[in-house]
Amino acid sequence: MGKRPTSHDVARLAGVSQSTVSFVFTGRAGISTATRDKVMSAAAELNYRPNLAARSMRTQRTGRLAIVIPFPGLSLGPLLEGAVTTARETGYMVEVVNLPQDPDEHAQEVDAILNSFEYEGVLSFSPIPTPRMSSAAAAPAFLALTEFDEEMHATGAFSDARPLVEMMEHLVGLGHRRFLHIAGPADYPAAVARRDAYLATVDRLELESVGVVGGDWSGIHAGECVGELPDDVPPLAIIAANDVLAAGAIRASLQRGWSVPGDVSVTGWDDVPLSLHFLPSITTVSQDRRRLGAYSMRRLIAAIRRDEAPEQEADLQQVIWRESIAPPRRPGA
Amino acid sequence: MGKRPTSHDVARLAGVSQSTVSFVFTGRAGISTATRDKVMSAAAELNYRPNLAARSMRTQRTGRLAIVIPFPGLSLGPLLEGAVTTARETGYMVEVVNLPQDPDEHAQEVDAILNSFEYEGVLSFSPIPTPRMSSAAAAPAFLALTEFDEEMHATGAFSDARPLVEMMEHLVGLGHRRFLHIAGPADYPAAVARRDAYLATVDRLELESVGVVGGDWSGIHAGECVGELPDDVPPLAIIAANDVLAAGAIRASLQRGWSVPGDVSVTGWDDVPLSLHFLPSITTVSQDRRRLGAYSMRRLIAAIRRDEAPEQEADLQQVIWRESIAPPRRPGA
DNA sequence: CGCATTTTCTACTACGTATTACTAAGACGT
DNA sequence: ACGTCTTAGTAATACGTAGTAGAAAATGCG
Repeated sequence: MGKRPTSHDVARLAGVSQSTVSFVFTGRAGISTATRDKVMSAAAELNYRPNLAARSMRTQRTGRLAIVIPFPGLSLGPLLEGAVTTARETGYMVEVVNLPQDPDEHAQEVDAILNSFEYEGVLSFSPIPTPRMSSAAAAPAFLALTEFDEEMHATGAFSDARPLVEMMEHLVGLGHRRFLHIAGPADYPAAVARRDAYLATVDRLELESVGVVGGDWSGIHAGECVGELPDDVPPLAIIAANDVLAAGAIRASLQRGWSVPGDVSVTGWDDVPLSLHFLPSITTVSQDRRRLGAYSMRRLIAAIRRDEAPEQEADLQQVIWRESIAPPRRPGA
Repeated sequence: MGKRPTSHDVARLAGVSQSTVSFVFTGRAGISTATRDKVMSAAAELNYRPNLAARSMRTQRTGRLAIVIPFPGLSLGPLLEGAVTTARETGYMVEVVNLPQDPDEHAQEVDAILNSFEYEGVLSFSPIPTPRMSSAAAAPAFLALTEFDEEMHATGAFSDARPLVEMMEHLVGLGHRRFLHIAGPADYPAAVARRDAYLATVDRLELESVGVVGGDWSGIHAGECVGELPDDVPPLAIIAANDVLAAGAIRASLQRGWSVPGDVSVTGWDDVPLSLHFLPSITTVSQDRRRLGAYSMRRLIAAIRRDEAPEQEADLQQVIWRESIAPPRRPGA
């Protein structure tokens, strides 16, 4: 196991000084093409890569970001892909950190990460709210999808509930007047945003709300809520906070003998793979998570560099119209 | 923005030498309790953390691992959680790397990572096969779920298709003799393992195989395959390589007027959240991805340290019996 | 008490890089 | 030819840690 080559080794082989090698690798001007080529081929021959630890010590920068998982119930893959690819392109490495569920431990760990001096920025996909920025001495940039949510609320990104309004208006256009919302947990900003949008729309369009039920991400519970409705409820439009809740609601409706979408229309959120194959297939909201991840990362990096925030991404969300909605069946028709 | 404290600062405040601080933080024996306390409280006061870049330069170790994503179609969250938590507990940091889909670029990037000297080990959740271990000079440990698959085949881990055999035997016990397999892509070791197990079981129990169809992860395509079956096929048991394929098959069966599970029994794989709420709910295989991630990581770390491989995890997979299977309906009964 | 042994702490150095200050060598105008 | 300006390269240094070799202090023992 031979020793790892250093810039000195490369310099010796290329017949130049170590400084010159360093200049070549950092791309400083004032190096002749001939010298650059000599250095590069010597580096290639030795399989040289700059030692990032040494570089980091010298530059006083780590070039490293952290991403906090999990966002339970969220498909992590595309989000990570987008974020990691963007970071790499910008020259950052991304570390993944997993935090405890318990809020106290969670806050404590976040604090430790922010104060570890290891990261220039932290991107949190966790729904747990922003930590107190304690010893804010040299605190890294911090961006949580949670805040992100709040900020983006009105402008079209992550938890923007506009598609929900779009779906409700469409249902009203079909003739629906009576709605039910199956909400997600109150500590998820996205769930809250959807609930608020539901209530606001009921109010604005003077609809009848049968209720706001649920409060977790359990499809079983969603089904139970539907099971407890009076027999004479339909026609009804159920706005579920995600596809799992929608699926539970559809199943419970069918089991009660209500037809979907005949008696009951249902909408979900997330466009999980199975929602297309449900019978009826579920009308839902698709999010471009890859682009969302990339955008979040661009935003974080801009914050680190004190650049202005990148331009807003449009069309990150889109309603996917499927079989689970239809005009309400007139009673007795 | 004050400067980051160093071990020298701590030493000065504690009234000891820098070496002593270093000894305290690396846990070397031969430090009196009184001194240790002095150092620790000085460190706490200054909010000191060892500079990992400097440590890394000194120790010639990075303490850093890489995880290669994606494993498309796989729920990444729990897998990552398990792996990252385990690595952290063992003192490693985990970096996430996203690689191009194109096989050539992919191989090239993997090569770059293995030769970057940045990682002591690399864990790949990507289905793309092991790269050529090119300049194997000081190559880090490398563990791909792909190889993992092959090795574990007979012993119960990731792609072990034993649950598939269990489901088939159960269906035979219910009276089924006629089977269909909807396979996944041939470049997924797990998909291949399931197909092989299907064929072997058909052979061993002298069953009738209507065919092996599919070849991707598309539920639409799975449905089309079911749609092309002759009218007189049922009773039939469909073994799908995952839940999406199973869902497509169930939907297509229902649309043909075949009852599920009356005329057609269907099994899936993965236990995705919606499979429980399907009507009928889908009999499937649940994997403990969190434990699998943790186990993979333990294995990687053992390889790095040249320890013996950790003990085999049992019960990483479990059949979840649901409504989508039943005894075959006697024709005309 | 005096010597040997153990315990506890310190001085010093190397790790590999980026960068500052500097030098040598051409290029140029007069 | 002379000084000036530009270009291309070099020497030297500091970053913060872990660990080696050794000094000093404490302890044990006859």
